[in-house]
Amino acid sequence: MKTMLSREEKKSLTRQSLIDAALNIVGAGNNFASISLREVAKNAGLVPTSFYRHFTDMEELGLNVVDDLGLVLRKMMRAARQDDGYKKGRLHSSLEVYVDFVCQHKSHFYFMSQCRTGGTPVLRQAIRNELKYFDNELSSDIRSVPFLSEMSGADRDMISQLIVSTVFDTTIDVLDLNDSSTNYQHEFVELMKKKLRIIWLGASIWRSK
Amino acid sequence: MKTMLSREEKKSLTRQSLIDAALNIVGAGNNFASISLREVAKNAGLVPTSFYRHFTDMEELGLNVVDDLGLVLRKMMRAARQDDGYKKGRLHSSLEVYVDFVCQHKSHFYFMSQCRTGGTPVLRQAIRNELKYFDNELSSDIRSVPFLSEMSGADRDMISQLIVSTVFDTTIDVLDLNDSSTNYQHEFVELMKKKLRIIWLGASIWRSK
DNA sequence: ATTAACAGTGTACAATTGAACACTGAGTGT
DNA sequence: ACACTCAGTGTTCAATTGTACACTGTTAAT
Repeated sequence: MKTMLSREEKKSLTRQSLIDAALNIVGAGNNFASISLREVAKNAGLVPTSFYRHFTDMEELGLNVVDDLGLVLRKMMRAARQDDGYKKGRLHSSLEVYVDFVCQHKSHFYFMSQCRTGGTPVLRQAIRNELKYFDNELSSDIRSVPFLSEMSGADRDMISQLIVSTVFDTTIDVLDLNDSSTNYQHEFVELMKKKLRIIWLGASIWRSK
Repeated sequence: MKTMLSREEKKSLTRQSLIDAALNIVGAGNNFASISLREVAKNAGLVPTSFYRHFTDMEELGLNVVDDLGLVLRKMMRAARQDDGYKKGRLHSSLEVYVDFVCQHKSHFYFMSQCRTGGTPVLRQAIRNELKYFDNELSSDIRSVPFLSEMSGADRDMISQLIVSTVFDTTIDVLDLNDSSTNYQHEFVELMKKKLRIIWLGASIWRSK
């Protein structure tokens, strides 16, 4: 029996296969800026010219990869919020969720790390927006923290930005750590926890002086 | 009169012109990973095959660009140390030195931002080492700070890493800020100062609890 | 049932890429 | 004065690139 698929369904299927192909190539250690339209098409089992049926150029495909990445990040956020089972501090358990996600979605995080600083301006901005989403979510999360209650919204945003950028800045290190010999990973997480604790301590006495 | 140059001098002159060419191309908005050997050679006023007299491939040139970058960074470090004229805190005046340097050496900092996350593994490691130098310098600088005196060396290193990575992480934002409409720059610096103050506050009560 | 839309194919082409090769001529050591 | 070294040239080649064009066959609308 043949699976009946509407034309649109089939199209968005190959569309996704192009996105996946690009991610695979990035995950294999290539820089998104240097991979070619043809390479992506070939990897997706398509003839080069078919690429244009879905994207005008690699940048447009890149923007769609960012959307794909967005889904992963939101899933991560949900996992982090759920994982407050043990009370060693939400920030710290979130850090472990983050490391897990990086390892399980290497291609996506390679892409994010690369494009945040090496993509075209449009692509950079798209990644920035994706991270801004995190800033905002965290900022609203920590509103309920007792000793931050009397803090201004701007200051809460500032602290959220600091935490988010501190964590995401280490993405490439986590990836490199995981690619080579493994067992430094625990040390790395412990070091990172200390850094977050520093920030948290600083936040707790901010302007209370 | 003709300037007499030894053969070696001339060679290292064109060698530098290749490095400069690469930096110019990066500074013009291209990704280092996607620029070609030929492009660099042409931009340096050389025939493609001459490239090989100086570097085996683009990665090796990249490593030499890192060395070039190292000089800029060390110059910056010196400027930051000297610029403690006004006593609003060394960290904060250093931040202004940093922003100035980024703006005055755009190509170098574009290169650094790109390659730290998007270069080949070897190149990434080279950049990491360059930043590690900063970690160590800062770590030894803050040893003399009164309220950090009884802190362990490992903890001082940790705090230095946190400060350095926090500052350098914003490089691409400083560049983008400066390329587009300008006058947000001051706000940016002020926001950044607050973040550093948070870290500094956290460090000051670290383990003193 | 006829027709139009359109995802994917195949061919083609000019431009660009990295690299091999033999060369030239000015600087260097003897 | 001599031969040698070697930075830079010129030519060449196969591979890869983006993109244009005409096509085919299946799906969807009429």
